[in-house]
Amino acid sequence: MAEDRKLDVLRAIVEDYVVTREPVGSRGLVERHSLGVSPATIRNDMAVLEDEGYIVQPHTSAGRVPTDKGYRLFVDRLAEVKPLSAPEKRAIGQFLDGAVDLDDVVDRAVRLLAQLTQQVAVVQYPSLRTAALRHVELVVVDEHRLLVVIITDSGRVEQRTIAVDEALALDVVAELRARVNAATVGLRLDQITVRLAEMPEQFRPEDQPLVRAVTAAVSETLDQEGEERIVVAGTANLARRGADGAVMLSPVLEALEEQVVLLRLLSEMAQDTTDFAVRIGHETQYEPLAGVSIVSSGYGGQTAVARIGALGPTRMDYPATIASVRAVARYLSRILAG
Amino acid sequence: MAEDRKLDVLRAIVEDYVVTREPVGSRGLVERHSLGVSPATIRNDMAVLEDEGYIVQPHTSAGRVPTDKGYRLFVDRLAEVKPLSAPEKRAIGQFLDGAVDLDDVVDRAVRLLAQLTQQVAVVQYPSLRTAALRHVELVVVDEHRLLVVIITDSGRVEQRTIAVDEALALDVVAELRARVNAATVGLRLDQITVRLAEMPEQFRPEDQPLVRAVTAAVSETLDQEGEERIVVAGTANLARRGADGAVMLSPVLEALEEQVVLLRLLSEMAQDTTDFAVRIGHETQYEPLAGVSIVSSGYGGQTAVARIGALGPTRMDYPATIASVRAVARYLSRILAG
DNA sequence: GGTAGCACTCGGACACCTCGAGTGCCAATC
DNA sequence: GATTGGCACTCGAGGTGTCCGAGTGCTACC
Repeated sequence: MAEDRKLDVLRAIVEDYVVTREPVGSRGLVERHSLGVSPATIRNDMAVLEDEGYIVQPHTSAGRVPTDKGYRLFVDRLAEVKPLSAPEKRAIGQFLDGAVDLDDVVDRAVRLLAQLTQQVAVVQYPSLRTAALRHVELVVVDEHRLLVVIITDSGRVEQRTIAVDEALALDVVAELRARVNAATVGLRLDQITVRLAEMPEQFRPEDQPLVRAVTAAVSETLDQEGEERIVVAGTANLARRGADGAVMLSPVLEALEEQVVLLRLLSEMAQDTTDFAVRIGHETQYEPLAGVSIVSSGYGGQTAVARIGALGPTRMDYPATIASVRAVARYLSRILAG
Repeated sequence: MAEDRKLDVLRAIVEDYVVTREPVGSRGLVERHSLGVSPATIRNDMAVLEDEGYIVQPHTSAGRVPTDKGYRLFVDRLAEVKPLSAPEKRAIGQFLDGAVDLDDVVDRAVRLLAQLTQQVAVVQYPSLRTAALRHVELVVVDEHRLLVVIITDSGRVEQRTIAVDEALALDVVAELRARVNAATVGLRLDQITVRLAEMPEQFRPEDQPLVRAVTAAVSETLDQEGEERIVVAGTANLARRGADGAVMLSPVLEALEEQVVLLRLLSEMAQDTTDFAVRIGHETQYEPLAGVSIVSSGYGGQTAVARIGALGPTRMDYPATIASVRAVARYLSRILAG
């Protein structure tokens, strides 16, 4: 048995099934692909592939459908990434260049990816943990409220209002602002909490409650926002795929709102050393996502501070999706660096 | 013919249909409601209601189903708003009180409403137009980039990075910061653009490009962000409603991503003078939303700067939905005022 | 190892039937 | 005049039987 041909057959099955969404049989296969052998031979190969767990029959005497394992082999060894066309690349660049700030870039990127792949796009915000602090601003809102604004060198801005019992003294606030900035600017965010903890002692006892409130607010904000956030676009694409609705979409929609699940998944995928990662069906380790696959890629510099990805039915066009995800991630990195 | 009874019949039909999701017939109606007449009488009444366009038969010899017009009459004249239970009210208060800033309040409110109503919740961000400016902060990011942070008295913070050709001089930036704040703080945002336009002349010619860039950025940000934004939660609830899927949900999901449509709709609903507004099916004037209704209520002070609402199939439980929407809107107003 | 032929299986489509829910109408009754 | 009971009629849902085609697995053969 020609081992090579067996893989060719698997590739042909995946490619056909992705297009037709119907179980593919031996005759159709030889008609649409130049495999150079007869249907009967294909049938033997398919029997072997089924024994090995790469394909299954939905029912006796139907065609074959790839399993998660089959898709996995396909993306690992059989798929060739289709490069995007020049116009596509140009469109990506132009669309992302129009952005005005970090939020806008991320927002545009995720919409763009949803559009390109016709699937659900997800993007994880750049992590605060690895960013450095650029500036902390304290703004007196009224006598008893102080607004803390935290600006990182990745261009991200976080805010938090704190309430204090004592009336705010402008000179104390000014001193506090100066000291907080002196003590923390330029440090990585995860180093800052320690510095802030020592700060109250440097102030007069009567001002310490305020100082503690502010440093606590900064620390908490960093801790809390350090836990990443996700933005999703293109959920309508999930439902669009005709009435076939093979994928139960209510659980998937719930998973998309449950950011925790996706965050875990994306951070797991960050372990992969290659420049993109794929999780297929049950590989997500999360039952409601059994019917979907996720392709993601890191972006944001050498250390890849966050990920962007596309999510769709396991029967997706992997080569095209991978190409789009990688392309958008690269443009994103370039823009954030520039 | 007793006019009152006819309305009772309509109310009974709506109530039953909302629960069973099946066309309701004359016999079941008299069984489940104490109408005091026989099915034959009900049939006569139903024939009249059908002539008048309040109900229809999906096909001959099936029960009746309310039309949009029928639901409209129901909410206008027949529905009594069910007050929420005390524990429900308490839960709302507790959940919203935990919020740390404006974003967080809005985010929690919309999730809460989705949870309460088991429908899709939408919330419109408080408008910048009617807010007053609290503070503008300029932060030098590096030699050629300046970050502009705009803080309103509603607690909202907007940011924007601008790039300049000339290297930034710290003293010029400081002066600019002082002047911009002096000229604009306390004004309503829509009055600010005029003031900013006069500003460049007050600086030395060589600094004017920078000044212009900054004032332009502020103006643009206000203009752009003045166009409201919408946050959605609970999309999974759309799909959850069993496999009946009477509502085509792909178009609805698209409409939810097309914020423009919802923004228009919400601002139209703001015209209503009552403290909540309802749009039923085709009343939305937007074909893809033909199968859904929206209940919304203003929040954020006497002038009701924005709206929050719930969206679900036209066959929704209007009294319960209205109660939840109003309750959440009220708590939201209270918290934003406090 | 590859191929051809053949019997077998199964799901989908179609036609047909029955059953029950619900209506509309009419004559009888309050 | 409003209400009611009775009755014929309609229609969809669901079950059954049949047919057809697609696809397989097996075996004998090259």
